[in-house]
Amino acid sequence: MAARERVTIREVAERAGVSVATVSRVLSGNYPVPPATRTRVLRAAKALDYVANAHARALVGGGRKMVAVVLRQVTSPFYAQVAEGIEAEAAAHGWLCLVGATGGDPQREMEFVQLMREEGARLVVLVGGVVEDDSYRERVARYAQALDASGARLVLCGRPSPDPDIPALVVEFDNEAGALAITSHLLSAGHRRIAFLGGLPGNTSLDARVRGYRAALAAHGLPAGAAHVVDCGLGRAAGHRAMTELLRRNPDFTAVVAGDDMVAAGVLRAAGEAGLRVPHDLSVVGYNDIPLAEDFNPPLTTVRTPSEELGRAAVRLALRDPDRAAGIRHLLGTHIVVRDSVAPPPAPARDL
Amino acid sequence: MAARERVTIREVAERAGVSVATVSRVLSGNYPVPPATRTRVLRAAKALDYVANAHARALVGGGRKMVAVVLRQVTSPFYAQVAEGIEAEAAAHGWLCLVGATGGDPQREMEFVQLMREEGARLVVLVGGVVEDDSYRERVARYAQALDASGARLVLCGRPSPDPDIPALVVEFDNEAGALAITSHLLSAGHRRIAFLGGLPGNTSLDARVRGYRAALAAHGLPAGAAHVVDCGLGRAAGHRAMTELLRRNPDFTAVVAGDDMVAAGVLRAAGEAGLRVPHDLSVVGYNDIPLAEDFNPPLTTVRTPSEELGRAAVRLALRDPDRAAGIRHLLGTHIVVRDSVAPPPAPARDL
DNA sequence: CTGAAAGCGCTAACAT
DNA sequence: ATGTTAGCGCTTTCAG
Repeated sequence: MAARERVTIREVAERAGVSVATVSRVLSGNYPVPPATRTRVLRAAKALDYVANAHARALVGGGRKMVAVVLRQVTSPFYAQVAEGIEAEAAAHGWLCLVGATGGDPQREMEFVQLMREEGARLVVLVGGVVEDDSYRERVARYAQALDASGARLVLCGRPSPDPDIPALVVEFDNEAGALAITSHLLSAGHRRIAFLGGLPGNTSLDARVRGYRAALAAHGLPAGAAHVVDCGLGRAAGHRAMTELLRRNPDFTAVVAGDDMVAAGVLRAAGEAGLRVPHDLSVVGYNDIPLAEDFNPPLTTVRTPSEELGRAAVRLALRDPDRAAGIRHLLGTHIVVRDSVAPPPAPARDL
Repeated sequence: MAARERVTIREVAERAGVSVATVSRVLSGNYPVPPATRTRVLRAAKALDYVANAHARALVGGGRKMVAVVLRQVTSPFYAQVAEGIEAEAAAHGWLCLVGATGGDPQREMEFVQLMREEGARLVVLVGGVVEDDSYRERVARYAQALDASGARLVLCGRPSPDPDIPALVVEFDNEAGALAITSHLLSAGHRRIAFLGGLPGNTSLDARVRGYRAALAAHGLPAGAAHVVDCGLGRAAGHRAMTELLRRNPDFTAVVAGDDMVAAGVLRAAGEAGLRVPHDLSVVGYNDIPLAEDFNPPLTTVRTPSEELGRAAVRLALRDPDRAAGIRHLLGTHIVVRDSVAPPPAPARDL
């Protein structure tokens, strides 16, 4: 039908035969009102199907409890889990949660943050690793400062702060340790020719994983030249393409560390297409332990990152003590989960 | 540090040496202002890092362009894809998108819809199938009527309207046709003893799939008794449990139709644990074609439901002609995608 | 115990 | 071309 006007507090007041002040008082419930009037007001409100105007409320009340989540895309299982954690924790505290997807475009990210400032979000959570260039550093510094100026908090979730002095809360995984552990797992199985697929130079999460990978190699006494990093970026398609390519020009690897589980999915597929059996002919490990990782063929050995907890921790810490949350850095541990995608290399390692 | 006050339009006006009206005019850009003043105002706004207060704007401007999405959980690949479609289409129209997860709890759903009314969402999209009981019917009728009363639209995305007269736009898949097609695919391969895992009596989407499954059986001349539906609900764990159980007490099925791909994942796993090779010993099909379905072991033959398009269509149709959108029903087609999880049954079907 | 009235920050007439 | 002003719907002193 035609957009009838919304019922206002005044109409409720009229119907109940009281003033708007009284209605406001019973609805807010923060002021003693005699049961008789109370009931009358409540009945009138229900009869009219009155809903308060959140904007008017926010205007006078100084903003409302809202956390804004900014991520690359909702369909990535990892991001979705983080978002779910944020949402759950926010809901548990009675906060509203606004989710925005940027598709990885800094421009859209900026617009969204701006929008959130307009909306009066009191918590803005930026999720996921990013390419940390000068533009990024400047952007985040500006967000943090702007948000801070209006009493809001910036939370960096799974990405580092470009500068420890910036008023932002950082909640991260120890990516370097995770990659080190999973690479060591491969080394312990006897592998020596191990490739890393899914680098993305400048991306903080991936750079850390590459560092962990190199560190593991070094710790096992391998020369720096033993490392082979393919910077194909993330995603199933990228992993598939890169693996196909790698197999064509450099087939003598016995194991690959994928930048994340989606890359691993692509790698597994490419290996299968090339007639390689995993783990018999080739070992593959992933990163993140997404819900379907155990349904891969074969079930994937990977690094479990408590993604939902990452989200929960982000808002829990930010809400716990808003004023002290600025500048602190919280690191979440990870551990590897062993399934069936790793076996000793086909030929015994020569240097054992 | 301490929550300084937000910069208001008045401060910008003062700094620029003009009135608030002038500032409002240049910022809204809907009124001619001489370049000189314009520049002065813009400069002042930038210097002060001014951001408009969306609440004040909404209050006077009569709400803002916002679509609210209500779904069970973000981590379900199917829901995530629908949400992504909604988000993308909304963004393309310059609308904001608020996502809320209910965890399947009608109570939370109701609260969220209420919240969205307060926030002034002009479009509320309810995503995903539901158990359609009396309580549901009444709830939806109330949502639709309440939303309609305040000039907002209700969109049912992937769930039916309990009553065609309700002012809601419905965008759905033809679940019956999809299930019929995939079951027929199994029948054509020679299967006769086919189980359906993942029924959820009352759930509209699943009920439709079960109907399609039965219809296919009937169309191939099988008696009604040939149907075997296990009402285990959705999810990987449910599928795994139900399949394990089925295998134990009734192992003579040669194929299973899973309620969705996640159930199929569980079925595949249970089959593997029981030493069955898919598709050699058992054929399995899924529903939805989630992104990782082709990475299952083996790659899953399933029904492709254009989930993202479902979301896009929902907001596109609702936005196209808001007043005519009420009461219309839009059906999206599906098609099966053949991969490697189906083969002829191990022993030749006796009745061929 | 309850009502009147003063804004919250902004836009849109209406003046000048 | 720009300023003045009256609200938008609500909460919250401040009176009565």
